[in-house]
Amino acid sequence: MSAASRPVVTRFAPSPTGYLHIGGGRTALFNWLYARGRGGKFLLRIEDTDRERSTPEATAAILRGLTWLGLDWDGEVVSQFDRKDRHAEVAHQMVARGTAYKCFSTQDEIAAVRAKAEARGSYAVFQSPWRDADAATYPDLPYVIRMRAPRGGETLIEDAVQGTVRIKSETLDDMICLRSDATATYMLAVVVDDHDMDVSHVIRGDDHLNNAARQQMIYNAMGWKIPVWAHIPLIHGPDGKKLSKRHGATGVDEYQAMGYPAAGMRNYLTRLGWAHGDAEIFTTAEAVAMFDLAGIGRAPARLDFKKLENTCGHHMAMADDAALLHELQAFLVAANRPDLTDAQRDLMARAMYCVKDRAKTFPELLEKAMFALALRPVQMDEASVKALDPVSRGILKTLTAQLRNASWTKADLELILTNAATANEIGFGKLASPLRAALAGRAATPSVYDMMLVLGRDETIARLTDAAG
RNA sequence: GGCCCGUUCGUCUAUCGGUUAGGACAUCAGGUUUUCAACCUGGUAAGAGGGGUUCGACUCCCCUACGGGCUGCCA
Repeated sequence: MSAASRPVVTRFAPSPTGYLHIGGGRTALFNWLYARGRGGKFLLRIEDTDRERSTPEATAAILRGLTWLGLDWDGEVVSQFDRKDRHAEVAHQMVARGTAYKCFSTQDEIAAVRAKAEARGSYAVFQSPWRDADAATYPDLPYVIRMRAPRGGETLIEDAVQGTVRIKSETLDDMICLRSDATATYMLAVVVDDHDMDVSHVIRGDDHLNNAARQQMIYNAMGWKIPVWAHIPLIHGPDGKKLSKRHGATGVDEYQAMGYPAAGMRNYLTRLGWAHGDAEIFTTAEAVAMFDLAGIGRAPARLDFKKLENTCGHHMAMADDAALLHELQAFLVAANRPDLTDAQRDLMARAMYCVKDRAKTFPELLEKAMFALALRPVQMDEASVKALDPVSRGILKTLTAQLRNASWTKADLELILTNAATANEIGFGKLASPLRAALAGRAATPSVYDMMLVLGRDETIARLTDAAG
């Protein structure tokens, strides 16, 4: 059975040293899409072997980020640190097999060799004097376990994204697998864990492409099946440089706080560096069905906020009203903003139909809904009052008077309000600007027709009256 | 320094030797519209540079330039 025909198991393996980076989020998304589209499993492993930098808070932040993105994982979250005994066991098995050896060189000795090489302008890899030493000569000192890397030939990486990559063996050093404190290095730990977790496809950033050659040495040393490699390009900032803090938001939590809907975020991230013909806007179910490794590009992609917004706008409009309201409230919590009152939530639910297709983010959704959420009496500052030119003011008064005095039914009003010609006759055409100023500051308002539907006749009249002053 | 990866409109990309090089975002110009938004129509806009291979290269090979990565008892 070839590696490719094994049951699909993917994993996301972040180190808990901060928050969930947007690039990590995309890597997780690709792994998730691939597994979910093939009835496979998507596992989560926290690479917390670096005790200095790993924190439980960071792990929690990562889980939160994944959850927000809607990426659910199978089984328990694996802690790499908890598996340290197993890592050490494998290291010693390799020594027993002769594919690894104990090295007693101290860090100072290694640094000295490197310094000397650098002085000569050379960067030769460190070659341990213990590689071929007789075990009888071993001193009673701390040691590390190093890989016995092949000294000739080349290692082939068959990568689903990058193609076949050939790496000459002499550029691979006898990397350390087990540190002198008996803990595993990253190289050993990933391989042991991926093997033990039956990971069939390793989809990760292409900063690991070279590492794959080193890791393959371990698979071979243990006689383990090599997974399908898929090294995806990293995400870059708008200027083409590696995405970093100076580009603005790098954590997925920041995107949530900015109010991008998760579905839009997922869609955008899926399309960033991956394509399936001309497919642009799709649901998560569609993405799961379409996603494949072959569609992943080989060049790093730049983050484009305009397209992100556009994509989010589509998803906002597509969303179910109730679900959107629910997500809006989650956003308010995430952004540390006050929650809606019961009355506002009710108003929001009713206004959703006409505001959701005008907004790209949750703050914008709120802004578009100001006509419904604003408290009465509508507050008008001096500037807004001045902004009301005499003509608009007159129209507003006439309009409210008509609404108040007429014995029209709701249906009559709707008919009038939706008829552009009629609306013009009674001055609706000129209302937008003053309404906007009065009801929602700088934000746009919906039509008076929408106000009628959402607020009802009496409330609409009341608000217009407020605005008329 | 060594090794590895990459390079199509401003951006994300399609193309898998033969296309007027297509789509989306952005942008520009019209249109529709009672405002914002949305929507409709149309336009501008691309194969980094140089060598090969081939009847024919964006597509295959080499070189250069540029960008990125690895080269740790970090992950």
